Amino acid sequence: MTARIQASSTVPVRQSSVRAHNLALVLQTVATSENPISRASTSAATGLTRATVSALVDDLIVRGLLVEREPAPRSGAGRPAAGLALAPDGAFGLGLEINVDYLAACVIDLTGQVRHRVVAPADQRSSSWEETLARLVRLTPAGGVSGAALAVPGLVSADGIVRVAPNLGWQDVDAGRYLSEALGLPVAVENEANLAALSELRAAGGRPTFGYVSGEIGIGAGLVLDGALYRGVRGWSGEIGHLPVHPDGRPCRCGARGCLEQYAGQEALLRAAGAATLAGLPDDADLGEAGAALGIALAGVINLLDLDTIVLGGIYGPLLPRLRPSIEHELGRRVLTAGLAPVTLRAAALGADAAMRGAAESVIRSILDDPATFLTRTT
Amino acid sequence: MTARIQASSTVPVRQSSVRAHNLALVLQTVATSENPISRASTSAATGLTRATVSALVDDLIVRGLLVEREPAPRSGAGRPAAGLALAPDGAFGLGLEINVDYLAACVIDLTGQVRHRVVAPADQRSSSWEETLARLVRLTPAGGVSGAALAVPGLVSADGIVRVAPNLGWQDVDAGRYLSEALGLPVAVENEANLAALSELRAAGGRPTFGYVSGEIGIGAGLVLDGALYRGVRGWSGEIGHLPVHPDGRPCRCGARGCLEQYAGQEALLRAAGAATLAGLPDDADLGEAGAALGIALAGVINLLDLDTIVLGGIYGPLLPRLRPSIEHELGRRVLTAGLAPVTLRAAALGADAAMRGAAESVIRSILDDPATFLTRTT
DNA sequence: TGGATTTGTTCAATGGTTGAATTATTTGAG
DNA sequence: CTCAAATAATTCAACCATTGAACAAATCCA
Repeated sequence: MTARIQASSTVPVRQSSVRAHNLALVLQTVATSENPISRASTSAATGLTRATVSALVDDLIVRGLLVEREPAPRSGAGRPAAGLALAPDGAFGLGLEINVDYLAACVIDLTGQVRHRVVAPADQRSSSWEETLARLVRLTPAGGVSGAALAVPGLVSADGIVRVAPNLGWQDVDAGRYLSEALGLPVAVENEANLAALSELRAAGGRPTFGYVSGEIGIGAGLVLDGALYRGVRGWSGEIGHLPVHPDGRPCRCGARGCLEQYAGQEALLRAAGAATLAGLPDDADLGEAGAALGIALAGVINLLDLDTIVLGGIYGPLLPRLRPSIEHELGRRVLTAGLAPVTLRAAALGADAAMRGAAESVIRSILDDPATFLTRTT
Repeated sequence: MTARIQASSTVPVRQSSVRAHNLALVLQTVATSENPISRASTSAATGLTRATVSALVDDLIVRGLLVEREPAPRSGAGRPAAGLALAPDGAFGLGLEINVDYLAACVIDLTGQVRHRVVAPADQRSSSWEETLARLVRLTPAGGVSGAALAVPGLVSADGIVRVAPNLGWQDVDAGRYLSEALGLPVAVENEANLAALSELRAAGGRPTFGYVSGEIGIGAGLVLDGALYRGVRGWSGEIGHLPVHPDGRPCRCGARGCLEQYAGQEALLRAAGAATLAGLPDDADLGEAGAALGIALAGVINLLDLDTIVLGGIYGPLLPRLRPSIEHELGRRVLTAGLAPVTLRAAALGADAAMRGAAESVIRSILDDPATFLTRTT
């Protein structure tokens, strides 16, 4: 019994699809290997014959996605293996981020290394979206990348249009088209929490399923289910900030009452602690209310989705040690399966860069997932 | 931009996989067609050449999954098409259900027609699980089916073991193994709400994403995301009955407070209406509290998962007209995207048989999804 | 030095799809 | 009534990717 009853796709499969799939399989096997891996080990790991792996690897080397390296040292007899690794200069992904108080851009290479990074603090609330995007374009390095993705704090439709970004004052902005024309690149647009969740995929191995919760002015969540980002019907999943935690409680700017944001959002958290800024938060501040609200909301999420891991990012990352007791108290009470299996609560590996890094990584990921179309596109 | 960033699978693909995939593609194209469909139309619909479709169809006819029928009448010149349709006797799926107060079994054929149906009312709370399963086995018709699935009201692990079924008094029962040995069939075990959700898949077209909420003694949910049942990390997804809706509210038998079940479960609903049984529910009974609680919980689910459709089953199906106003009131207030796109609230197409039918259909579905392994398994 | 061992390549065979040509069957125009 | 046009289905050589076995390459160890 698999984790998912898979609906079969509706596209025909021909021989070239077989090659495309196996090309991706080999590339990802090399990519996820710690050390340089031999063709023979790749064959064993994938189930393809050595002959096939050799043919596919040759192609990937010629096209510049793989390079030969010194292999991991090995004892025993036999011809020494040639090590394979991702080519550091094989492709580059551009990650962009627009937030309330800064713009940011970074470039990562195929191996995930950050090659370039700029952050420009500036309040965007007073600018029009054209000004903001133009400023972002001036921030990006010239040429050489094969794709880009933009993280925005708002609702993004499946066609890449930013429907609403309340804190930016945006409505129905086709940021993807604007940037795509300005940069001469395909540009994907995505909610920041979704992309931040993707940045955690590398840290989680296997076929991961987890929820990423990002605490900022608002609270967003990215859901990675069975190893893939779940976006929802229209791309608006993860609006955890407006989960009702105290249905008759404080009024929220969304018009409802008792939304999580009113108890665990940055402003509520600071107000409860009597601090003006995060930096000014006293070490002994009482975060119990925020933690309890988070715990109530997360208990619902876990009961619904049967997640075993929650990753806390944004302002929650550094605050996790102080939030943990109250979150875990509520989870222990309210998660139906708490007695059967534990829930792991973890701080995000990346800090403020998570969304931007996730954006850049989504570009690289799309190449690793489907090298065949990447190669035909660029040649 | 697709609805899901797909993680590529880790298995190699060979020519035989191509055939397996295209076999499934052709079979499903025929299956989802309203009228008998010609080879030529199938070719156009799938993108495969007519030569390939003919070859695949021949195979499917010889192996008994397809039959030729009179085609849909057509005007104009040209050789008349031969109609293709699922073979009614091609395969049979056995659906089983254990619930607190009845046992049930049904057989459906490839086309989804019910060929056999038994329901045996009997309180299972006083029986051991061996007695219950033995009774269920005596209920099932002899032979002829190619697989079975069992619906149970409880938490089912990925390996098919019923970890907990509170209302049956079960704990760690390997019902799959017992039934598999008794019936000489592969038997899948699954939560009843999940299978009931599957039974709604036929009604929903395309690549549906919806939540199915089943009101019984407890409240369960089945999530169909991008056309596939989402089970969660361990198979325990959908425990919507224990979503906190009034965190400091009524104590729940799960140990927490304010769970949805305490406001919208069958018992709470009857108590609030002052009725002893569902049949005794007065027409003017006030269901506002239950509806509001459901609305609060569903608003959270929709904010989190961006669903555009909620299907209400179990006791909620017939009560939907009276629950709808209070549910929709809460959804309208609390769903962040309520102003951007509507949420459809629909009663389940099937009534009490939903879980059993969904179980039987899951067997048929697995054949339609992967005819190649079905055919190699039976020959 | 040579046998054992492991890596990587070569090549004919296999199996599945393709596309063009061919056959089959009907409608409609003259 | 006959024939051209149209549509459906089949046949067959060509193509393409993987396979498996044989072979070449490079190292270790006795």
